[in-house]
Amino acid sequence: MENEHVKLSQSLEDYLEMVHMLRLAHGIARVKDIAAALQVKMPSVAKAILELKKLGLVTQEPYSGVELTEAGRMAANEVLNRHILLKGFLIRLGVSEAVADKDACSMEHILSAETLSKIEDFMKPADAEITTVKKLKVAKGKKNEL
Amino acid sequence: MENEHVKLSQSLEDYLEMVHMLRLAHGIARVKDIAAALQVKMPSVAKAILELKKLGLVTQEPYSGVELTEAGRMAANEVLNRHILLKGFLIRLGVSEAVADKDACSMEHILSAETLSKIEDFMKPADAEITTVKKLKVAKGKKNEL
DNA sequence: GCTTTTTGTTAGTTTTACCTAACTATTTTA
DNA sequence: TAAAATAGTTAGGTAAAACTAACAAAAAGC
Repeated sequence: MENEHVKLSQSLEDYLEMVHMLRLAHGIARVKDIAAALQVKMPSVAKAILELKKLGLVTQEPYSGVELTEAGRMAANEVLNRHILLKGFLIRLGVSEAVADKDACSMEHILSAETLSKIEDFMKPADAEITTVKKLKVAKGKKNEL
Repeated sequence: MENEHVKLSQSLEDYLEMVHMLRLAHGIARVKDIAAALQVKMPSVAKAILELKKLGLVTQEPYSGVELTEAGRMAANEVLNRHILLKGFLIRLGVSEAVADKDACSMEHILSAETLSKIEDFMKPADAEITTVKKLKVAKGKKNEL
C-alpha cells in the first residue's frame, strides 16, 4: 500500500522512535509529551507527525495520541534496536548511562550497516564473556586450593 | 584576538578539516578541490570559507588557496585527531577502511567528550595489548618450567 | 452547562546549508 | 597579447527543521 522503504530524515526517525518509546512506556504518545521528551515545541511535533502520516507510518485520532501503523512499528523498531545496541555498546566501553543514551541517540541515525553489524559482533559474546571471567576465577580458586 | 572557542557547526568543521587535509596532502587547499572532496558545489565552499574567515580560522589570498590561522590549525587538528581516533577504532572492530572513514566522518562531530575519552582508553592498550599477551605467555611458560 | 485550562494546530519567520545561473577574475595557450 | 579555459564569487532560490504568536478544539472544574 505504502512506500516500503522511504529513508527518513534523522529528525523524523527521532519523532517516530519517540512515539514508539512513549507508547511502550505509557501506552500513549501525546504531542505534548513527544515535544517535552525531544525538547522541542509542540508545533514542531505537529509538523513532523503530519509528515509521518503522509508516509503512512502513523495515524492520529484527535486528542488521543499518535499511533503507529504496521509499517511505522517496523521502522520504529529498527531505530529503537539500533539505539539499544549502541547504548549497550557505549556502556560496555565505560561510558556513563546518561551520556551513552545521548550519544546512542545521535549515532543511531548515521552509522552504516557494516559498522552496526561489526558492533553487534562485538557485543555478541557479551554474556559469554562474563561466563568466561567466572570460569577463570573458578579456575584460579581451584589452583589456590590445591 | 579572536573568539577562543566558538562551537562550529558540523558543516563548518568539515570544511575546516578538509582545508587542513588538503594542505597536508597537496600543500594547497583550493576551493575547487575542497568542493570535489566534500561533494558539494563551489559556491557552497565559498560561503563556508567566508564564515570561517569571519571566525578568524582561515585566510584566503586570491587564486592561491585557503590557509589556516593558528586558531584554525588548532581547531582543525582537534577534528582531524577525532577522525583518526574513530577511524582506527572502527577498523579495530573489523569495519572496512572505506566505511570506517565515512562513518568516522559522521561520528567526529557528534560524540561527547566522555565517549571519545572512553574510546581512547579502549585504543590505548593497542600495542600494549600485544605486549601483555606476550607477557602472559612468558608467565605461563615460566610456570611450566617450574 | 458555561468558563477556564489544557492540548493541539495553523500561519508566518528564521537559520542553515545546499543549489543553479550569471558574472568576474585569473591563468593558459595559441 | 588576445581568446579560451579554468577558478572563484555573487545573487537569488529551495528545503528542512526549528521557533513565536495567534487561533481552535477538547477536557476539567465550578
